[in-house]
Amino acid sequence: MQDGETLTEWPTVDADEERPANSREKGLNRVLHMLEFLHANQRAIGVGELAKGLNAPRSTTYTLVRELVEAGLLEMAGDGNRVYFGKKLYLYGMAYMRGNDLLRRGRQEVDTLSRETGETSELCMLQSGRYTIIHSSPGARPFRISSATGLQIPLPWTASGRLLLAGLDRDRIEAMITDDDLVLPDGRKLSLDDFIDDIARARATGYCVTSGLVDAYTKCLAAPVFSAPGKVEATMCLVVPIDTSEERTGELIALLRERAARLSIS
Amino acid sequence: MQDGETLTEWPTVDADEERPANSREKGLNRVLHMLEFLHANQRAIGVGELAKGLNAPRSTTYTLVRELVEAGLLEMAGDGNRVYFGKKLYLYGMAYMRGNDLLRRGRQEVDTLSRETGETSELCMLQSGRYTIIHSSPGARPFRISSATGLQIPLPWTASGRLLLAGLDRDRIEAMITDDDLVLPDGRKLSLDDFIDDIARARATGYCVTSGLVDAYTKCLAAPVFSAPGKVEATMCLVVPIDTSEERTGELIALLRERAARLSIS
DNA sequence: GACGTCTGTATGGTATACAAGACAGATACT
DNA sequence: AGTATCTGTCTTGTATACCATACAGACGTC
Repeated sequence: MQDGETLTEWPTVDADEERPANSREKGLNRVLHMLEFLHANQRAIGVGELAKGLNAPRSTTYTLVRELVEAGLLEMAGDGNRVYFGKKLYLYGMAYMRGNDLLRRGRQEVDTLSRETGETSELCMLQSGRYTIIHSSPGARPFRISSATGLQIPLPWTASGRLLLAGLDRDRIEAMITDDDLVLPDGRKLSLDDFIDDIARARATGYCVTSGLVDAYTKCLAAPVFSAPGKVEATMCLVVPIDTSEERTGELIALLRERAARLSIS
Repeated sequence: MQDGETLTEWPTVDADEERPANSREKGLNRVLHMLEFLHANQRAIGVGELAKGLNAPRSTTYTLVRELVEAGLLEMAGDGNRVYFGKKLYLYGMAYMRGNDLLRRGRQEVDTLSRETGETSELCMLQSGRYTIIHSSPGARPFRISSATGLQIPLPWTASGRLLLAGLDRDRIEAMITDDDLVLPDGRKLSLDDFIDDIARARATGYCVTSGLVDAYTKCLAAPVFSAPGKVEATMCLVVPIDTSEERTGELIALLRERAARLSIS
């Protein structure tokens, strides 16, 4: 989703997608796109705007929105014309959290870690092939890097991304990375080979540090959380100023690895 | 949902539901039922069992589940055959919370209140015509009343229920209450008139106390949170032992009302 | 007043998503 | 071995969900 997605032409999809012209679309798919759209925009959106944004017929959009509002998955927002996520989704989300040991404990560890260190700490996972911040706890620093939960970032931009792909073979990795993903925010382009080397190294050392990738002022320390031997289920990471001393960085990495290990095994 | 819901016969629906035999059902509706079913059961469920539980065709259920898993709304659970809520729902739920001042601040107030008083505290709202525990923070007592977030209870069983219906006229109230709702867990039956009187009284006094309704050992103190003058958007409540002294009860009510008032206005 | 752009609703035709059923494989019990 | 009950996949017909289109009302702006 991320980008505007015009739909008149399909740019680059998972591969085996077939789109017979702009034929009819299942209601369920429309709904899934609506949810993604709302998530991407992070605000209530009018029905008309929704239809336009998804390139969906207005009439269909109206009926689907009505059904979702009745079901409680969406709610009419303040001014009575826009919609956003509803209470039901909140309840389902809480149910997911309760049923998920790793997430529940991970959130606590992240909160604790950021309180203890004063740095921004995050719990990250792969979510449908993308790097996703599942929970983040801001540090005490004046410049807090605001990173909303659910934010998705190309895997090569992050230390966590390297760890999350450890254990996958080259083909799998290539399938998940597009060329765009390898272009950093400042315009530099990573080579795929370098990235894959990084992954192997991260896998071997059991942690990963990247400096100045997403922005020029921070470095990112990450450690893997295993759900089974060799299988990286999530990462914990710390975002610290790029000029953090070698010594303190080392201490933080040690702490991070210890906490991540605690979460492992499940 | 709540009960098993066999579906072969429709018991009591919103009224104007028309079910032309057991005709085809929209995929979206099937999905909505699936989510409700998972929420009611609070555990991962096999696809076959899901189909049976919803009285849905197996083939349809398989395809819908596959689509939802691909979309990330559901996830395959551990043993690889069962499904439960997925990360996407968690992310959407968090987005809902971020976008909802009342919920965000309400959660904090509830947590604070239960920490300060040692009693179980809850934030409650109407959710598609049902009383719903949106957030709860267990108290320090040995017998903690476990009440999962998302739990739905008939409105007449609770103090919050009386407040949530304040401001609605009699017709509206009657429409929301079924005869079953008036039967308490211990078998006693409330009269609708008494219940409506209670609502009026709660509205007038600005708080509500019920004793021994849901169970014989607790009483429930509730105070309204207003989103606009006269419009009750939510309630905060405390669940305390039924033999709590008059004096302490009074103090708690005062505290509760103060905190609920803080949340109001939005 | 005439025009444009929104909003929300109602309608009918048709592409297709749902349902039924058959299928093969796995597991279990007798 | 045989029977029973799971599982997941595939195919085929048809009821219907989607879509295009039209409509009425509420806003503006010129």
